[in-house]
Amino acid sequence: MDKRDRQFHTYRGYQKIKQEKTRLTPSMEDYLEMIYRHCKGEGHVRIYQLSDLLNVQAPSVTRTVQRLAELGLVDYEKYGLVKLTQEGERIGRILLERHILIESFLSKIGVRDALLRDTEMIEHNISVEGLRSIEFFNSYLDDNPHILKEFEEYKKSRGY
Amino acid sequence: MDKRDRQFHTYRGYQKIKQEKTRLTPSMEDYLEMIYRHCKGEGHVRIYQLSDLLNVQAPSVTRTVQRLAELGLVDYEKYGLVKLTQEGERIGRILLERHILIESFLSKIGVRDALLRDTEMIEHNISVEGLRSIEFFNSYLDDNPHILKEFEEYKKSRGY
DNA sequence: TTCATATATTAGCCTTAGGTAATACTTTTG
DNA sequence: CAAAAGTATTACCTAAGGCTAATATATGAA
Repeated sequence: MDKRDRQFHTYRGYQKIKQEKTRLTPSMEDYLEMIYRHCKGEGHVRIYQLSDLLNVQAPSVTRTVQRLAELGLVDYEKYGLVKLTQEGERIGRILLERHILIESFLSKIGVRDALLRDTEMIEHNISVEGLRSIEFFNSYLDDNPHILKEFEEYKKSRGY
Repeated sequence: MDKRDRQFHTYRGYQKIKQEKTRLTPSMEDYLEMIYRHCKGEGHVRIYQLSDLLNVQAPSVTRTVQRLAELGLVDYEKYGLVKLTQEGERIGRILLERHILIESFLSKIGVRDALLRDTEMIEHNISVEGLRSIEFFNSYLDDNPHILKEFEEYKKSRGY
């Protein structure tokens, strides 16, 4: 393996590189995506709701929301309502779209029980290129439905 | 979203759940996979080599190797050579196979520049079900090469 | 309006996994 | 065989992101 062009990094290493560029950790992406989901309907969300939706304790939410506020992605004042800024809304929408895209792809190739979990796991880490490939492949599959039909047959024939 | 059956967890949350079951963190998986890769040829590997291959500093390697030794996955004594135990070899092989499987899949659907990075990112987190789906889809694509050929046409026709 | 309940914050702990600087072994070499 | 070079360890720092317990604020009902 040529070190120069096949630079390996640990999982953690890639995360750090990514953070330097985006300023959003995977965890923050989770929070922001969930805030976006909820705010689309209600316009705002409370700490305890996020705590519930994300399955974390309230203090973790408070801290992360405060950080998102520092980054200008949400408006939040102590004991108040969490609302998205324009920028937060923009990014939140992208995050949700990414989630849906990956989920849809995994679903197409047959992931069922672990769908949410696997989507969640992949979405924060995939590159723009990877996402684009999946997107393309997705629409290819949509435009050629016989492929997935035949895939189903194929699976059955192998005793899945 | 019904809370009971669509339990959302943050990215971090899933990692924690996973760790409880497997006792191997993503980082440890990286180390073990790399140790396996290297030991397949040489039979052993040194701390400084891992440090180099994984792009982390030596002290991080020492610590993680010591943990892997505690878990019975490698044989290691201070200042010595890192070698795989039988169990470590077994798991290392699985990890490398998983890596290759995902890499192969991403490559098929067109990921190029980010191939190593995206593979690395996905492999530690995907479920057994997700992996199985990808595996199936992979062999389906292998058995039906016209699909990917047409996919290439499709991409071209869309100005990729 | 006061008190109970609901909601949120603060303080502080834990673990992982990176990092550096200083130190300790090991091996090679003159 | 002693010193230099190579390799590894220890001690300690940092940050993220979980957690709990204690405290603070807000709100609704008697």
